[in-house]
Amino acid sequence: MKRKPSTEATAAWIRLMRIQSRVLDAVEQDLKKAGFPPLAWYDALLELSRAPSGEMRPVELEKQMLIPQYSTSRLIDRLVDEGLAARRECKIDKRGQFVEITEAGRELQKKMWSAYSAAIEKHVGSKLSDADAVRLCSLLDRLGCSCDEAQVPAARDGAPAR
Amino acid sequence: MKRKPSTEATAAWIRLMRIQSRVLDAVEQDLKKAGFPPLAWYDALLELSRAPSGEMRPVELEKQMLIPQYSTSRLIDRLVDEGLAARRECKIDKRGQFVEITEAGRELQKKMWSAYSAAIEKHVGSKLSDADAVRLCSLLDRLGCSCDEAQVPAARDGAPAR
DNA sequence: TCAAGATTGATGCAGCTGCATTTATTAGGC
DNA sequence: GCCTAATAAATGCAGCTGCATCAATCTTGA
Repeated sequence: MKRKPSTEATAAWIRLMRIQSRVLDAVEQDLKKAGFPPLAWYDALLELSRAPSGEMRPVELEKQMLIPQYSTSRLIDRLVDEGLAARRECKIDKRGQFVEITEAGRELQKKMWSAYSAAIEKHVGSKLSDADAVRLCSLLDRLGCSCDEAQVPAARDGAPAR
Repeated sequence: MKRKPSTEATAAWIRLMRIQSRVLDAVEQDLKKAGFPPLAWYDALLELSRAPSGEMRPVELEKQMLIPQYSTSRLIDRLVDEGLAARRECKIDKRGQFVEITEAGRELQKKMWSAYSAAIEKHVGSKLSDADAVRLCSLLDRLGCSCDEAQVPAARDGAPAR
């Protein structure tokens, strides 16, 4: 047997997979129970609401959210279907478009943040001191792909996931 | 604004979501490139191979892997389709059945462990000292649902994920 | 100017997940 | 024994993901 990773590293891997999925599930469940759409929607609305003009190119959104192109395309479809965003023509590049958040979108983002932040507090904040949270961050950061440096932005009034 | 979770807790939440998904992606990609099926298959094969008689009830598997019933049912379908496992009648309870790992299943599990362990080492082990891995474990463990105590088993010659 | 290549976004298809329901069987209470 | 509850497993449906590909447009370099 090869025995490449230490048992410590393997244990850390298992924990990382399990705990993340538990915590994510718990948070998503809380949101769902409160009648809200999935977290991905929140992330998109947050990005859009942060854009100075309230609109972005799908390509931008894709880079911010670190999700593939087709995924962005369909997420926008759903947001548009629900009246949370609107597609606008892009006059300078006819291949492209702009996506603009609507008033309803802004409102939903704010409402979701109440439930979302409560869930973060319940499932993470309340279980860890601030100092431990910082320690956890720095340990996790070391696992980040050294190659890919799309750095984690500081959380302002809303927090993106993934 | 409510400002319930501290910025530290929020940052930890974001890291946990992002880093886990990066690391999982990286490991899954390595396996896929080596021509192997998804990690869930490995987990199931590992559980089955650990069963003393090489067979388990689907319900058992479900509890071990912490995945829902229907998910187990379909995973077994796929394993059976590929000749990695076989369904056996359960004589003492005609509602149920046994699932038995085949020789091919055992071989695949072993081969996958080579690639899988190498991936863990590459994406986790090499980035963290053993001491830090232990620290990471204990911080993550604190986030585990206090309610649900299906404890993480010690990693033996193979490591389960999720 | 125009052809080759890159970029933007959409979409058909397959696989997986969750939810709800269905079927078959067993266990318990009376 | 018999009727109701609980349990084991499968499945139809909808939604989401990844992959590959497509169509439209833009950029470039000869």
